[in-house]
Amino acid sequence: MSENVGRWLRDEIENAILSSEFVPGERLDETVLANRFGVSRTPVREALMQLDAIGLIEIRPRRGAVVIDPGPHRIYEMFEVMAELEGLAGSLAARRLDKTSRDAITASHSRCEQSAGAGDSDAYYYDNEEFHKAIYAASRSDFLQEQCVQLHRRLRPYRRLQLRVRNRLSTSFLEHCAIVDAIFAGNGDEARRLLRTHVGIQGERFSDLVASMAAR
Amino acid sequence: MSENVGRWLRDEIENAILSSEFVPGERLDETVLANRFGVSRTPVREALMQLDAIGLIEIRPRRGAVVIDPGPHRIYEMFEVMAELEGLAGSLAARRLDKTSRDAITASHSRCEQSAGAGDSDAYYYDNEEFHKAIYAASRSDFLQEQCVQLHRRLRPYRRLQLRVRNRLSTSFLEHCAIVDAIFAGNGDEARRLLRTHVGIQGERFSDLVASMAAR
DNA sequence: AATGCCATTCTTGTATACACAAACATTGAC
DNA sequence: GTCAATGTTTGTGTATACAAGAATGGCATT
Repeated sequence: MSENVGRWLRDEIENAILSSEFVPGERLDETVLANRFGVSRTPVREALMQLDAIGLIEIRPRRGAVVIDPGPHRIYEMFEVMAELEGLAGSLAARRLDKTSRDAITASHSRCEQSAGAGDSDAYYYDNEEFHKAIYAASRSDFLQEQCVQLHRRLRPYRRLQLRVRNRLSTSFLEHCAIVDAIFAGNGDEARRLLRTHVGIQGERFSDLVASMAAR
Repeated sequence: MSENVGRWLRDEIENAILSSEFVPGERLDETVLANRFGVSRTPVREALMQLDAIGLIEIRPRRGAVVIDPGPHRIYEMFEVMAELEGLAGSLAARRLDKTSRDAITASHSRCEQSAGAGDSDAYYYDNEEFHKAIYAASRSDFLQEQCVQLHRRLRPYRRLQLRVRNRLSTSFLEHCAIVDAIFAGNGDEARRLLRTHVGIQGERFSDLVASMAAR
């Protein structure tokens, strides 16, 4: 538990939303949450305000707080921005690569290879996250890294859905290989291009996403 | 005044920070702010929590809230990300341009021409903002637009400093012309490239920034 | 004279209480 | 029978009070 009840609650509720325990559109009642976490209403309100400021929930006066439902179109837009930011991270990483970052990328990349080879989509989901985070870190831009991590978190539930799609595991890993090659070769433009298409959701992948969202 | 005191205060304090009334490093005392705005401490805390969640201030447990001092390096990183996002907005705008957006861009562009011609850097500062917002809107991506506006707001004070630099007004306007041409020609890649260099701060412009920050 | 410890004060953090607004239901009138 | 108005209940919004922790200053001791 964090040093501060409000902040702890914020993280707790944020995780509950990102892990789909609280689904989009769901009403978040202050007293219910207060009872559930064994605190008074005040820190709950503080946490909700912060989540509202971040954009995860919406507090409408006298209507209560509800989890924001982004909808397929907005999800697409978010992936579009994510692709752009990851592309930038990749191109910076290619230029600024040092040994530490290189080792981190190599390590997470080979973990991806293992879980992809085993067809373990849950393990790959986790290793993939580490791989991308290693690239953010390699960009050597703290701000960019923070932005990427934040967006990555918000897109997490949908990314998980995507991995369920047939053959996506091996395709994803092959793309990783090319990305690693480009970064290690110092080819920033190529790394950017590859990451943009790797992260973005074009054509059929968008309909896969919509379909899996609807199936939920 | 907004429908909600906490939210109103958040905007109020945010503006005070972005207009450099509260400078980086400054301590924000809850009771002082409460007295100043004629409200109790509770809504002030709510506002501060939200600003903390956004990343404008930092609340350290039992140490109070201070305005975050980004420092030159982080400012540079923020401009770097901004350049990337604006590039994306420009490339999408070039692809998706419709009459409404085209008119909005043309209108704000000619206002820039007037204020640049008159050498009125304060007017240009405002018109320039509208010009860039018109491009965000033309991207037809709500999420991208929101991200751009938010970052634009946070970088506002530094952008203002930059415009003071000699000849920057006319240079900036010439760049705008090329950007408009590329977007209207439907040349997304060119619009992206031009916006990236227009917004980013390379070489001497970075030292200009650092110098003007130090002079403050 | 310097350093360490204790106490006091200030500030944040949490909870409770009170007030206001909105929505829904019930009753009365047309 | 239907519509409107009023009252009650529920839930949000704000403020105040109380508690806990951290920092600073002073005093005492070495």
